Amino acid sequence: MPKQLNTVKMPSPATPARDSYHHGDLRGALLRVGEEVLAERGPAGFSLREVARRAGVSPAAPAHHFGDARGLLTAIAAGGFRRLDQALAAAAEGAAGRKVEALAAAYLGFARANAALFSLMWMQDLLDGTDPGYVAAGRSAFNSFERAASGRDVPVATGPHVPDAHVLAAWAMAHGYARLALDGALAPVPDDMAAAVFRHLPGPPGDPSGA
Amino acid sequence: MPKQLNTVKMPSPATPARDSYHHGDLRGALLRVGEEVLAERGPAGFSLREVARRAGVSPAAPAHHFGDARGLLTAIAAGGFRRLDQALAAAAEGAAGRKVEALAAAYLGFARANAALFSLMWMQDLLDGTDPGYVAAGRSAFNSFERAASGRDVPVATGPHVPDAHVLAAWAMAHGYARLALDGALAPVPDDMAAAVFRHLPGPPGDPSGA
DNA sequence: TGTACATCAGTGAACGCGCGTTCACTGATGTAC
DNA sequence: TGTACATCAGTGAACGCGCGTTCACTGATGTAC
Repeated sequence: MPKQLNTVKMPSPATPARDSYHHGDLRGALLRVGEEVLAERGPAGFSLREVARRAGVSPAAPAHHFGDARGLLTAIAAGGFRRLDQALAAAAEGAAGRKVEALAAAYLGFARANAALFSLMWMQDLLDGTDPGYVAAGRSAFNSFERAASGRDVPVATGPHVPDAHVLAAWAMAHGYARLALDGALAPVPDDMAAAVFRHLPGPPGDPSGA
Repeated sequence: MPKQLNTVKMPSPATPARDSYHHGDLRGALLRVGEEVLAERGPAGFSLREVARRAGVSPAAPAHHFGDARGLLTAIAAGGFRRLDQALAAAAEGAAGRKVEALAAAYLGFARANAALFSLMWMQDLLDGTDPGYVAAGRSAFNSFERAASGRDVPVATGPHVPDAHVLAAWAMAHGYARLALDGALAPVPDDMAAAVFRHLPGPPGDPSGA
């Protein structure tokens, strides 16, 4: 059998056309597309090949920017912490009542709006937990929480730092409620119950708390 | 080249010798070994083939008992909830001070002692979340928590059931603290800090709580 | 202003991997008569 | 008590899959002179 005539090799339709050999902003594109893949497939279904595919690039290309899959995931997770940080800071600033309640609500809101990303942020086995950007972003987010929850001006920790028990208690409650909600364990609970639950958040010692 | 003489086919050394063609208690063995693999590799690294290998059985054997990987994981997760249930009930019974604090400590203790299992229990994407055994075990565990935390005799829910806000708040705090601890987010926090944090757990309305 | 060349950012084919599941099969068990 | 036979619990080879990563390579860029 003679070889078939070469069929024209069409770029996959999902592949965005590119005018030049170089991408231009592959790094940014990988972060964006990566988060998209993450949202669709979850941390477990995440695949570097799929990200490359959607970015219209060969499977080996991402290595130039992030080393390996872990590197990309770490960068995405760090971005998640930065956005959580912003959300917390904004909530604290705009809070009408008790700050800690506004904070928890914002925490839950972020988790709900970015479910897969929020999960990823805590999966240190998929990430490089020692990456400076990741570590700094996490510290900064917690610092925003701590400042607002304690009503004190706490410096961002650069080393080991043990927060007050009531701050940790508040963070734990917000975190736990968010995780239970994302994991579907709160199915029969109406959405607006969160506010009633968060009224039980502890305040600083001596502060009159709800409930 | 002539065929090599048959080399004697040794059973893999890890394969436990078996006297009969039938295993005897493969179902039980798969549950036990499955939990072992889970503990070593985590939910993401879990593999049915590895479980079969360690049980000394062909890769197709587990299907007779659990259908597929999801089936086995669901059964393991249900077992986890049953043990959590017992731990909570025991803690509530033996509690010296506030029951809710003992409950949270037991919750954290269970999570720490069974880290991978505890994670799996909430990963509904890996499980059959509608499996009756799984659902019942989860309900029962929550019921133990609710009874002790509320001080009331709550019937086990058979349908949708909305618990009191303070019970949900307590559960969320215990759950959140446990997850943060397992995820390594509480690295600089000493182990005995949990007790101080749990003093901020809410009690039933009107109840004098700590802090 | 022009040119040589180092460096960077991509390609695309290939690798080996372990996985879940399917398949036709066979050995063991236990039940009906 | 013996025997035929249905059912159950295993085997082990094979399948196809998508993955991460490696490799030698090439096109484009930008800098030194």
